[in-house]
Parts: sequence; C-alpha cells; structure tokens
Amino acid sequence: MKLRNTAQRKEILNILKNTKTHPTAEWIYEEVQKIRSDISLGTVYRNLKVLREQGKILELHDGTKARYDGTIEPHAHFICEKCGDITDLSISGSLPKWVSLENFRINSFLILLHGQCPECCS
Amino acid sequence: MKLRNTAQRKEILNILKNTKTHPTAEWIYEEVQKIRSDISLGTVYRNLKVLREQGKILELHDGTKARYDGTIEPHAHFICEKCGDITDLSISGSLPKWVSLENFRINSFLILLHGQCPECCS
DNA sequence: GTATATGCAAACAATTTGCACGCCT
DNA sequence: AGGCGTGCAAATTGTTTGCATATAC
Repeated sequence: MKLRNTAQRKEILNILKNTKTHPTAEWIYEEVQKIRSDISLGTVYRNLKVLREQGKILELHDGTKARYDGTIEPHAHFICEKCGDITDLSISGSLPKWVSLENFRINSFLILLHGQCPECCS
Repeated sequence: MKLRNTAQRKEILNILKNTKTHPTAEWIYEEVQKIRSDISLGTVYRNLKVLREQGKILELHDGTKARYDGTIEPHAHFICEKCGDITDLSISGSLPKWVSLENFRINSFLILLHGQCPECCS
C-alpha cells in the first residue's frame, strides 16, 4: 500500500502543525473548507486515521469527541474543567520512570491532567 | 439535589469495586442484569455519570467506548495494543513531579500507556 | 494505467434524553 | 407527598463505510 500525498492530506497535517489548540475533526474540517470548500468530513476522518498510523499526529480521547495533536514530542496535556482548553505541558526527563514496568513494552503514552487552568483559577 | 442510594446504583458500584478489569458500560449492564434482570442500559449510563461526579469511580476514554474503573487511588493504566487488556500500574511517589505546573490546579490525572503486555511480548 | 483517495450520503455505534410511572425518605 | 430514579424507546452525536468517480504517481 503506497500512500499518496494529496492536497487534502497535506492541508490537514499543515493545519495541525500550525495550531497549539487540540482541535476536533469537525474544527479541522471547517478549517480545510476555508481553502478547499469541496472537502468532505469523511475525508478528514480518513486522513486523520492515516496520519495517526504514520505517527505524524496524536489522538486524544477525553469525553465524547476525539482531539488531535500535531505535536508528537513527549508531553502532557492539561485539560481545564471550566473552560475546556487544553494546554501542553513539558515533561521533565524522558520517559516516565515512576511506573513499575517489568516486561511491558511501551510504544506510546498519554498523560491527561484535569483541573483548572491559571485563567480559571481566580 | 439529594442523591438516593438505589439498589441499581449500589450494585453498579459494587461490581466496579470487585473487578480488576476496566469494563465498558455494556459489560456492567450485563452483569447487573444477572441480579436485576429489569435494569436498563440508560440507568447504567446515568448511574455511572453520578458515581463519576461523586468521585467514586474513574472514566477512561481510549478509542470508541468508555471504560470504568472502581479504583480511585492514583495509578497508571497500561493498554495492550494486541489483546486490548488494561492493567493497573502502581505509581512510585505521589503526584507526578515531572510536569511544570505553575498556577495550574490539578484535580485528577490520567496516565495511559500503550504497548504490549508481558503475555503478548513473546 | 492503475491503485489510492475523494465526495456524498447512508449506516453504525455509543451515549443521552423525554416521558410516564415507580419507589425512597 | 414530593422528588429523585427508572425502564423503555427514540433521538443525538461522533465516526465509519460503500460506492461511483477523480486523481496522484
């Protein structure tokens, strides 16, 4: 299976690489539409799946809908329970060492923190 | 809003506290049915929501369907990409210190590791 | 030229909700 | 008695898929 590099796929990746938000498929769809008004939502979903399988993006599940992340360097996510914003947090050190991991092979990890962000803490 | 302690609610919590698996709503529904054959799936969902809001259980999202966890002590989850099993992993130390967290108020956190479990590593 | 990708709409799966009745407290 | 909880089924939401056509390579 040889993958192609279509305009739609390039645009979706481009959008994800150029935002710090963690958008939903729907939001990405609307963004691509601004440039290619004929794109379909199905195509967005199909490409997000391909890009995820290629390891070029991450998929976060928290609540009902999936969110996508163009940053693949190891980091954690802070999800504000009040405003819903997702903030990237850097991780000190490389891979987590605080878990007992004998015989497990880790391929990827996902860290989600819930609480209130600085803006909503007041 | 004064919450009641119905047989259905008690049974759902009881089931979650007595399994180490991380069941789906559907599985819990089938379990409760063995005792109360008249329970409805909607009631299971409604009670899972209440129990989560009370902080008595955790909800994990990974992929399409939600999974529930009766263990609320801080721990991480290992999700095997091959067999799908979820294993609890103990965390050394209390709250993670490897994230930069100035001005964020953490209420809860979720750590999901993906890879292959010992059985599937062979 | 040919296999992958697309648009569209219908299908699907998980979860939520409206309603009338039931049952704790 | 009053209000939270329930069963049931329909509605909603997010995502996937089938099919005919388009397009990258």
